[in-house]
Amino acid sequence: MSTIVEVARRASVSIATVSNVIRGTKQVSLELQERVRAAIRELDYYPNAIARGLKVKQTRMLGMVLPDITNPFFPGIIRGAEDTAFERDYFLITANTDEQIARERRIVSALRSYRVDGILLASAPGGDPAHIRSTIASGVSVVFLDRPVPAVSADAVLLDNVGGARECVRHLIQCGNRRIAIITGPLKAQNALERLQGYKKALNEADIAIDPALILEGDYRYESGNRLAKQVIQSRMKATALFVCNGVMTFGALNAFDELGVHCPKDISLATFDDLTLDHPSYSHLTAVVQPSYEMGARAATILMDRIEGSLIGDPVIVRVAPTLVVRESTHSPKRLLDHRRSGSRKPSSSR
Amino acid sequence: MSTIVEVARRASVSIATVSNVIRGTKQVSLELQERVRAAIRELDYYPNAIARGLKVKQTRMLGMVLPDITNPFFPGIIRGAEDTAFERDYFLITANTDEQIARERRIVSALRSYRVDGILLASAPGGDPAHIRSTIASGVSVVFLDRPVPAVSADAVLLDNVGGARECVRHLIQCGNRRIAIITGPLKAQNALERLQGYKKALNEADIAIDPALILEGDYRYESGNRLAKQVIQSRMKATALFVCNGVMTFGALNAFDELGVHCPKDISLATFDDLTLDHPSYSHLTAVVQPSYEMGARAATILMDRIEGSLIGDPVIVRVAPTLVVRESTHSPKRLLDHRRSGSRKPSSSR
DNA sequence: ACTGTATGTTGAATCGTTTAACACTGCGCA
DNA sequence: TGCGCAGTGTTAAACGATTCAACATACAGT
Repeated sequence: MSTIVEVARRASVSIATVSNVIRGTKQVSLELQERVRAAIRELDYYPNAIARGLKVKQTRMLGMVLPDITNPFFPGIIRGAEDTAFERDYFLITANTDEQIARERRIVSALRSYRVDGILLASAPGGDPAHIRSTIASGVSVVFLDRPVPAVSADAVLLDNVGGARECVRHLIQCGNRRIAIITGPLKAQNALERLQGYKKALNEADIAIDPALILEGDYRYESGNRLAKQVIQSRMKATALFVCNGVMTFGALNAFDELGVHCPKDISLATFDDLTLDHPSYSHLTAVVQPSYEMGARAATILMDRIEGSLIGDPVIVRVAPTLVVRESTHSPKRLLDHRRSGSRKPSSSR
Repeated sequence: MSTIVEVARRASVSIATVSNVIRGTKQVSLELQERVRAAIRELDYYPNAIARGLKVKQTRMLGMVLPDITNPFFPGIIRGAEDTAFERDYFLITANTDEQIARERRIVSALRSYRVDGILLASAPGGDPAHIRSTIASGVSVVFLDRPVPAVSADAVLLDNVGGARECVRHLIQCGNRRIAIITGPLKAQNALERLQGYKKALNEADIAIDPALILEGDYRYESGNRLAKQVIQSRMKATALFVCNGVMTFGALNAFDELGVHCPKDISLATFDDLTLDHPSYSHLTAVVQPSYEMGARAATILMDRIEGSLIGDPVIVRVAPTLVVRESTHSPKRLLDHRRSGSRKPSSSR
């Protein structure tokens, strides 16, 4: 692996000149430019970004810290961030926390050692955010992704959970449903709360009284979706529609229907807040609130890089990205169901 | 952001001593150790890994280059690699090529500038691999992931496509099928070829003649799966089973069945080489060859780090990881279907 | 008292860049 | 003739760590 010194020697110029032709920082005569380029080619020289980083105190590396890349919600986010970063010549170091605050701390420490220019962070909830505060205090920009961190002020790109849920429930109402059950996430989670809020808002706006019996608290996991969906059916609470607050629970609910011989949408309408099938919404027949994960990643990265480069200054920016409601067969009301076969073909929309 | 000099000053020791207590490279008296640690704490000091990297010529960063993290096959791989790397104190820089060789080249260049210690590479097929060769020649270890690169010799972790397809088709045969259609990938792709090979092998072993009419070449995309599945049904080639060589095409096939009113497995058995539903195999009722992506990533990372650290030397290692056949309802033969309802519940298996 | 050895600590060179400060060469012009 | 200036180049000092040779100290053995 050759160095700038060897290139300089081979081209018979000073290392400053080599640096200048590489970075275009100063005028260099065409002749020397040619000699330098030739030397670079012949030596297969790649400038040492590490040495450069040491000198100029920026690495053009961004940390991307999230719970679990295996959760289908995140790859889109990463892709959005990475593409945006790549365009501006930044790279991403990604790391998974598995929602463990201890691991998150270790990762953030490492990223600080690596002197990343900034960090995109979907933080594990509930822990002491001291590590985040000290990171910010040390001058490393941080943008929160998907999850705000209480009592820490920084830029953030979040989902409009209230709006998404509200729109979805409004759709259910428009389809003629008045008794709409909801399976929420764990209500100590911020976004679960917001989704429930959206549900209530939609009902209020339609002057439908809120029946607490229709509100079932799940935990975002399969089993709770399965169990609570059965409850919805068997307790005969006369719900004509069910709104499930994430994808995994929806799978549980679907299987519950299956086991009980309940058919959707014939017997009951179903809509889901979609965490899971995001990549292939088209393969599903479910009406869903889909999260614009690519866009979220892209926006967050843009904000972060703008902060780093100083083109964005001042108070923290909080962006709420709106999800889109994708209406599909699962919420066709029984009467409309008569011509249901005609819309049965489900081709994938082009996904970017 | 403080430096080792400031820490040394505050603890009234030399920078060498600070370095020694941080890295444990030399004995330091307990008293000085204490003073140094206190100073580190008070200054919120994080050793500069960039400066260190410059000096010791290793960064403990690994490049991870793959086509598209959004393809559900890859997150598992990344996770496997990252976890393994993290345990040994390495970090991953991930980047997507979108199968574009030009982008791959740009990424590899950047990684070389960053002086990553090694690269995990799922290379875009078909391009001139000169950039890979020169990378290896420069002393950066490369491990191929999922895809070998022709005419370049390096460690590789690949899937046993032949074995996977063979086992799956053998299963179909055991279920009583003798006319088994196959929708392959584009036969210029290595893995598509291998899967076809496995198909043929299984038929041969069962003394079933290979009928070219049953072999349909797709391109791994939705549309081809849809079109060719229709062909299988409509041309009345009397196939009793269909083996589709990746997940996306399988979705196409499923919708084709749907449109034509064909029921699986009552009318035809279906098995798939699973690229797509890997994350939630349990949500599907399809018999599938599932790829152990986590393991592939982990193995590849281990090999790479072993190479870097010199504990693995000698000729390239080629690991073929065996996929597992997961038998589900879609290949139950009609007679066995009679008691099908009993196995209808599909709960997710714990995914790691 | 002297030598030898073990233990602890430090000074200074080094890694590969960037960049400010300076040097040189011509040239136009008063 | 002498001056300023524009255009090109080079020198050398950082950047923040690691590491080795050298030094200091204490103590044991003779």
